[in-house]
Amino acid sequence: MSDREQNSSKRTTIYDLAKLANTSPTAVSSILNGTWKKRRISKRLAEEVTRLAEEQGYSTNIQASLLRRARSNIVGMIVPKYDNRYFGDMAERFEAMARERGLFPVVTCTQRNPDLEMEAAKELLSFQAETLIATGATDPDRITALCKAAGVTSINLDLPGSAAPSIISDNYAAARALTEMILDRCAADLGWTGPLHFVGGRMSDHNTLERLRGFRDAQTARGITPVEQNVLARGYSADQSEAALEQLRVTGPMGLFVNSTISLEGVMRWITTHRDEAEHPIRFGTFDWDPFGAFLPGNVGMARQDVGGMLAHLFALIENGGEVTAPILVPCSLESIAAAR
Amino acid sequence: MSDREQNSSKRTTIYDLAKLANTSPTAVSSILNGTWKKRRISKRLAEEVTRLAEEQGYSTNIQASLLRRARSNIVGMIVPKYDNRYFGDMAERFEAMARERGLFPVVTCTQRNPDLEMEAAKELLSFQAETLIATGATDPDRITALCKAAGVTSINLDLPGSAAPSIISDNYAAARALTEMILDRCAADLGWTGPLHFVGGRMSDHNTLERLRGFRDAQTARGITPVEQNVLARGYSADQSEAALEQLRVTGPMGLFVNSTISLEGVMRWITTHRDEAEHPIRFGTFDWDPFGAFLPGNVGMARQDVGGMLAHLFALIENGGEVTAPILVPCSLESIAAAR
DNA sequence: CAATGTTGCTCAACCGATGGAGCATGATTG
DNA sequence: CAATCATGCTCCATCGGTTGAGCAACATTG
Repeated sequence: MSDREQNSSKRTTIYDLAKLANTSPTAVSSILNGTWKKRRISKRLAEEVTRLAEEQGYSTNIQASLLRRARSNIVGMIVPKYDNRYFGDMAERFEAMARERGLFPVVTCTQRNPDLEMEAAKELLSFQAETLIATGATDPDRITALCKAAGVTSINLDLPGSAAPSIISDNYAAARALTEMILDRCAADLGWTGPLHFVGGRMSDHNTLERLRGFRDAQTARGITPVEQNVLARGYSADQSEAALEQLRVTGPMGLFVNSTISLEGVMRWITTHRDEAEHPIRFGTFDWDPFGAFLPGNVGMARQDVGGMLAHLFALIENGGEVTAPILVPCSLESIAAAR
Repeated sequence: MSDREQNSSKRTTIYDLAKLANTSPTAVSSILNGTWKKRRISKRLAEEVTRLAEEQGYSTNIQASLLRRARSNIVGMIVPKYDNRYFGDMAERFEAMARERGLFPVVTCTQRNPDLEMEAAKELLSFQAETLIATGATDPDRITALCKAAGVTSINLDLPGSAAPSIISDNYAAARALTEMILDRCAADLGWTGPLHFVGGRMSDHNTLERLRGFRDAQTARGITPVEQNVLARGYSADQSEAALEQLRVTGPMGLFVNSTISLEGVMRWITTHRDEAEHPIRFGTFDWDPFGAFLPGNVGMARQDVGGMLAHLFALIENGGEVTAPILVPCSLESIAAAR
């Protein structure tokens, strides 16, 4: 008795179905993958096989199928984290949009860990991904090199690289607008004119640098001289932002540019434990959006990155290809938060 | 000239490497997959081939590899959403823990859409997943049936099913404790004793029912008679919670059990637009945790589900197998939020 | 120095699905 | 009624790795 005949733990294959339907594996295959009309298989047989497949709980062995097929339609994406709305939306909507287009999304999370980033990229290449999206990658160019060697297209998202097309937020413009908003509200609510503080992010990170540029230019444009010591960019984690703020001794009013919702967690912890609003009032704005941001006392606005817009550009690139040029800049929207009553 | 010789877009295979190293594909394969010592391949050749593979940017074709191998080591997981910390952490830590164990995580997001749920499950079966984790699934038993037919183990997470082992939070106990906390704070802060309101979730959902049971019992135990009209469980979305609250005409103090951070978004919108804290003060507690929850005025506590604990149980089940018994209940932690100053 | 063991490989079958080529059978046409 | 066509299939090679079996060449042992 062959292995195939015992209906044990082994998964059903087209050979099993062929035997059951008294036909050939080829017929079964073409029926189940939709090419049966082209192959002039009768409707009768097609229905019979479909019924049997259902009944037996058959599912195609993608491994076998992809091995044989020319195209995999797999688009891989690496994402640093799922702990904020920005990357969460990115992953979720990427999956949805890929499916809509008949592509096969495979997303994996790399924990902001450069080694894991590379490993995950290799993994996705092993899966025969045809395109690899590196989202917020620490070293996008290394990933691009990997992909190039395998003949795979890669695209950078959120953080730019020099070796593949990049789609990023217009960090400068949004940071400048957000800074203006913070200044306005400091003036209106507190009668205070800066200079502001900046917290969160990394100086090695393109986005942080661009946001800082906007942060500085907005102040300079109003005749305020930005203070270098006011920039606390020692990482994205909440703990580091909190620690950096704790070392400050700011008395009097304060205006703060918070560079990410992750840093905002640290900011909020610091505010609630170390500041007395009546004595040392604070106003801040956040680069990035969170649904609870609007309800945090002191938050005057959020720069919301346009995930949908970025993904639209992304899929245009996937479908039509694209040159390695300057990064595509996607504008952010600025959400203003009314003063608390 | 064969296709294999032209170094064009085609990916490098073990056959290419074998030709370059003047050896056999078998040797190359065993060197690259680590079985070369067992196969008594010389260190010299192993190093040479490894070097070549690196140089050529070789990556294993997982499809081919898995097709032949007996085991895939793939563990699939479906997750409804990435728009809250609970599921985000779940996905992220699942990936990390799976990797630690030499397994291959593939996570996909189903948008709380029952059809997509089934499709995604089929997809993961096609990928030869050996285990499928259905997280927060609408119809876990249908997924289990699918898996059974394919001879694949399935495990329910977050929401229980009757056909596969389930790991869920101890919703009853946590809801009861949270309700007590809300009652305590209503009494302490407002000098008011209930009965409380409940918002968010679905009456068809096991977790909501268990939480409601805890909600009711906690009140009854204090001699408060729960009011059925106070239960507003018409879905998990923020909009629906907001709309349900808008239809209320509650004057005077109010105590609210918020069933999920998603519903909390709606609650916060309603509070900020429709309530005047001085006139109609409100205290609420949230089932589920969000980093910004602690800073929302009126929030007295959060029941935080123990993602790490649930996943520990999950991997124990994956590794040792498990019977279909009553769901494993994982206790939640209760985070108390001090009164605003 | 024949028997046995060790080292370092190669060969060929196989995993499951796919697609081009091909082959009966019956219907249609000149 | 032979030639042609349409219908409804089947056969077989193939994708790229993996694995058990096997085979030279050399070393060791009784």
